[in-house]
Amino acid sequence: MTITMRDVARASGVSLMTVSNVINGRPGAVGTETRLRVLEAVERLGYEVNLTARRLRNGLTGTVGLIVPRFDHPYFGELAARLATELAKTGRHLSVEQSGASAEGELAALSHARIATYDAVLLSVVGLHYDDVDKLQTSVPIVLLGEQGMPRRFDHVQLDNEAGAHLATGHLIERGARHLLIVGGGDEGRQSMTAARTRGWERAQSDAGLTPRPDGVLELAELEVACARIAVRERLAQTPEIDGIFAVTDQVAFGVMAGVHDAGLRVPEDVQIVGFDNLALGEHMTPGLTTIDPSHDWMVQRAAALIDQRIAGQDVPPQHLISPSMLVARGTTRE
Amino acid sequence: MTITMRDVARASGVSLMTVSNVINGRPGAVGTETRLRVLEAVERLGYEVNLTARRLRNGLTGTVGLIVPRFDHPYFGELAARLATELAKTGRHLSVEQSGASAEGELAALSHARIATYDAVLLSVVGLHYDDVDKLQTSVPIVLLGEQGMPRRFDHVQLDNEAGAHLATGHLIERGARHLLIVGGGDEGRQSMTAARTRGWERAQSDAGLTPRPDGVLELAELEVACARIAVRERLAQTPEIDGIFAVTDQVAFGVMAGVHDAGLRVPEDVQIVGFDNLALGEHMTPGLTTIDPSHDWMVQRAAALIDQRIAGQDVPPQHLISPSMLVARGTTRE
DNA sequence: CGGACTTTCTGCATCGTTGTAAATATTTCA
DNA sequence: TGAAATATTTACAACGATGCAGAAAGTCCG
Repeated sequence: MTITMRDVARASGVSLMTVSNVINGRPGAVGTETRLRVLEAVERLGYEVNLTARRLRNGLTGTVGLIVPRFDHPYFGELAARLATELAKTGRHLSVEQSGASAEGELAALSHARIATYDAVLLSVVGLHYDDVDKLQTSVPIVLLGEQGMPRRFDHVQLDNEAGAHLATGHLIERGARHLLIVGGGDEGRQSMTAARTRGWERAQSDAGLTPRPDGVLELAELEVACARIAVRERLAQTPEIDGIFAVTDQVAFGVMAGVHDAGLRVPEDVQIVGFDNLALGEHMTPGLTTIDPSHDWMVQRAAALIDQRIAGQDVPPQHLISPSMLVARGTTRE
Repeated sequence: MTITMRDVARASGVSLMTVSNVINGRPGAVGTETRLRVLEAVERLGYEVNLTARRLRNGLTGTVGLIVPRFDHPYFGELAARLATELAKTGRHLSVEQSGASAEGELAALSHARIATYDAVLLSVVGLHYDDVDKLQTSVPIVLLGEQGMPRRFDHVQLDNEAGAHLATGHLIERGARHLLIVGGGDEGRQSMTAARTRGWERAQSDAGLTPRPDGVLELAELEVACARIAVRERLAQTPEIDGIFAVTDQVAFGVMAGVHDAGLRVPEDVQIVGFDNLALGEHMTPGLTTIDPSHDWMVQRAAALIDQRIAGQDVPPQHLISPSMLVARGTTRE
């Protein structure tokens, strides 16, 4: 049915291995005339190499896997797009899978079997548990992305959560906010992104001589727009003096903006808001979302470089890289 | 290095085939005692099946590919998430790839070689050209998704663009809009989603006894938030009498909302807006985005069912399914 | 003219898994 | 008890591509 190398070999009257040599452009292994004859047959029969067979034989397919918690968060979409572009520069291809939200096996995508399908795997660890990741034992290189504490034996590219949160909160204070909320904060698991950002939020207030409100941490069941919206609406009804909100992610910030509006308050006149991630859409909200930009391009470039190194087989100790972050001031905070 | 079936066989003192029989749970092919012995060895050695080898051997991996134009559009993220959930019901796994926006070969993801990696492929055809898709010649089942005219020999699940646009535009008129714009419209390629939605927009006006403005079609270089925002801002400066805008997608509608705001006008008092797609975020914009809901779940279920049929080898003529759409009225249109 | 090279090409074994058919062990029943 | 039937287990050959060692064929030089 499908055309194999054998068909091409037969059609051009050479051996299997010669076809392989032509296809892979091995230098000086096949005469010019033969090469042309083979290429003609390839063209004529419409032969294309079987990546599955190739991988079984020599272990590489040129495909890198990216495993994200869920497909439908803009953050991961943007991450995937950037990574795909960066990896394309070295001729690699990106394939994205989802780890969570699947019916039965939450971690099916993390199984050794699935990972072994790729030349390397980028694992977005948001929401994954340390132990789940620690179990991973594979010969395929794995690079971790994201803001959780994770086993040190993996390469890991992340950002400075505490510093970013400090920056965000400091900005709110500088622009006059005095009654601060962190939405999506909490401290379960000192290692979590949430806890680190909460620490930054607290420290920024101490540094400015403010005492964080005891009820300042608004925990969310999920870091989701709808959750955040409802929680903020209800909270503002109880404590209307709130005038500055740090949302732990932009996605949450979108919900916060809606919630503030629901409560009949204005942004930024009554309540100022800062998010975290610099999602593309934030710029086009009304008003534009002030946020923390975690140097996405930097992170993506580092991650891709690590991938290249590991695939090339370089045996250096695990790298742990931390990206610089900076503030992008827009309309949800005052001038 | 890696543990193979052979290792398990040796460790439990049985043949290779017996291990295979145990792993695949072939009924009545292996004695209880032996089964337990093998399973023990599997557990102890941490054996996991090599999907690459399995695929080479019997052609199936349980993985379905979804090819989207780009990763960073929320529409595709939501689509992927829904599909993943639906496919999980039959034990299949979804892997997402990007067709466009890659450096060299725009269509690398569409190559036979890559497609042959999956049990079946869902191809989101937005932005793809008829001819590119028509070239596809493969034994892997392909199901098309999306709103373009495409070769009839493929299964295709789409929605009624013209009817949806008619519904959206009719709603604007019913709520009092008289000077209508379609943002992202156009008529290049009668087959395109854009052209179909533009027809619906025109027809709804004729049906209501209105004459579409000759300058009513605002074409965009890309169906992007930023493009739409700038175009709308400039257009409203020229023709401030515009009081109703149909945005061809929600993504465009987000840009329209920002553009209207930039122009110093209010939504919905001065300008009413309707989008198309019912993206999750639309509900949480301020005001909430009125939009057309294309019955995503219906589409996803049909697509998954088609996949199942085709993988099972059912040889029925290509199916062409059209999803019903309905209006979701929210804050960007008046009461 | 013959050995030492080079160039070009080939056969074989292999990656890890599974279908087939046949071999061996076990049970059943006359 | 022995033949027939059933239950387990096995060897072998694929799937398609490629690394390796080496075979032909051609080239060079003393």
